[in-house]
Amino acid sequence: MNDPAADVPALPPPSPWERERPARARVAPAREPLSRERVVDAAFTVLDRQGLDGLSMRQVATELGTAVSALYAHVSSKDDLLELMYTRLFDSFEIPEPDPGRWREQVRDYARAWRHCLRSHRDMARISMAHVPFTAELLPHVEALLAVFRTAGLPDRIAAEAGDLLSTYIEGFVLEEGMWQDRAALHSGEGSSLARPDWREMAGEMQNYFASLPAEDFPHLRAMAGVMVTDSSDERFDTGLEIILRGLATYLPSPPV
Amino acid sequence: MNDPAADVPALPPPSPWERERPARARVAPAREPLSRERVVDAAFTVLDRQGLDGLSMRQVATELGTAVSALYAHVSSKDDLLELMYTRLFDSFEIPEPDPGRWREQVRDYARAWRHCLRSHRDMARISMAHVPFTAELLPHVEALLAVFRTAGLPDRIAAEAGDLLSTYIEGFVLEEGMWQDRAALHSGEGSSLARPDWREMAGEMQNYFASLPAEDFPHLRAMAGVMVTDSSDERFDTGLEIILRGLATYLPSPPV
DNA sequence: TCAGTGATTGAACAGTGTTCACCATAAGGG
DNA sequence: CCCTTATGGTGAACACTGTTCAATCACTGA
Repeated sequence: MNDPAADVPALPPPSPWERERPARARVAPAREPLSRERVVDAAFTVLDRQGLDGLSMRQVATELGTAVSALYAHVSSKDDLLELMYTRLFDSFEIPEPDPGRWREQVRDYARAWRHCLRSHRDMARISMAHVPFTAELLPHVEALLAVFRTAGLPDRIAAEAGDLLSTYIEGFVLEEGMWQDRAALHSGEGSSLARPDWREMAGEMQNYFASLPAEDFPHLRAMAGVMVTDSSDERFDTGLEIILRGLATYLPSPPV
Repeated sequence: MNDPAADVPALPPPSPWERERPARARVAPAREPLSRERVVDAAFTVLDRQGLDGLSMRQVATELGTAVSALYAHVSSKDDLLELMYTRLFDSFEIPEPDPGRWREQVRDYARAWRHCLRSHRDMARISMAHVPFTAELLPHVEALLAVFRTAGLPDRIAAEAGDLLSTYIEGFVLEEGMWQDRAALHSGEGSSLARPDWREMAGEMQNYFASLPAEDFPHLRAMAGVMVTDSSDERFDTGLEIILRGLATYLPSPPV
């Protein structure tokens, strides 16, 4: 079930005398033909299994049980494939309708949903980072965020920058998250990828590292060792988000809370 | 002058009878020996000339006029080389000493210097993004930023997040800047890389694009077309930075301005 | 003078994205 | 019923990539 090439007779030799090809000719039409969607789906499964560095056209092809060159009939290049994966991300979470009284909650929910999407597939933040979010499919999202910011009362110059600031923050945060995760996984058992990296162990090691720094050179890093470790990833994300929201709120005509 | 392999006799056939190698043996000791620094230097020049996608070990080797495998005596891998380039960035700008009364100016200056560094070499933001800023060489910078935030009076939880937020913002901003630049360069004459991408032309095209959007679906994007274009990159960077600084200031015990 | 040592070489290996001449299958027309 | 045509899959090839390794080079200390 895990082997996508199970139904294609690759191992037995060609046997050139037998004129009719028994398995291939009758089974092949049974499997549904390739399509852009199926290629993108396969790309996602190999991405989740092997990460972005292991995502090659050959891997996608063997995942589908086809030849590599068959992919290029549905996808013009690997960059094109990555872009398709990128835009598909945005199909899965909702666009808020502006509600001036709740703009902060709306932005918060939107940001959390975005982060959730980026974390739903391995290395997705890296793919996201490589693409500028201005394709036609994403314009509704940009528009919606702009709507929330402007109807909340933010000046145009601030609203224009707020979207970029938010997207930059979210993508950067998840990217860094993923890098720590990879580093932790590489640190503990490398072979056993099933044993998820133990955050507690990693945190303890970092705390020890900070505590081992020379006190006269790094007094603040030493003092912060506790804080940097106790906070979970979700809490850190929320505080960074809150800093941005508070900064935006200072531009509102009415005095912020 | 542009051909780095001009002094190495690659074209003439081996001529196996002539025992003494006239040119190579006498000239080779004249050129200074390879070193880690020289490899990194060469990597920077080919990075500036061909971008990160064109930065291969072979290119670096031909830039130095040596064999590819010679590089691996001074650099353990390409990732190692990229990390050396990354850490070298931080040698070139200064670390501020905390001055509680001027913390906002200090952070602003620091951020601008950082952006300047990231823009000093092509695609540097992409390299920077791929590395988590916690190597031993960068700890002084982290410490200095923490010092500024803490002596300014920020709570520890906020100070810990502020550095990450700032670095994420700066790197993300420069990354996006570079992508727009590349896209503009690719859009206008692809062959003439000397003709720097005309920002004015690009801006006009984007404005036209926004204006061409259906008014009922994208009212805010249409309304913002002017703002998004008139602001220069430096202005946009400063406003994003200001949003973050204002957000941080709301956590100060004394009321912000 | 000679051994030793470390930097440098060229060739090789496994893998990448991409292209292209071929061919097999399915549909449609005579 | 046969023949033609087109679509899309095939496998081999090309020009790359990062990395390794035995052999060789230049140069040192004895």
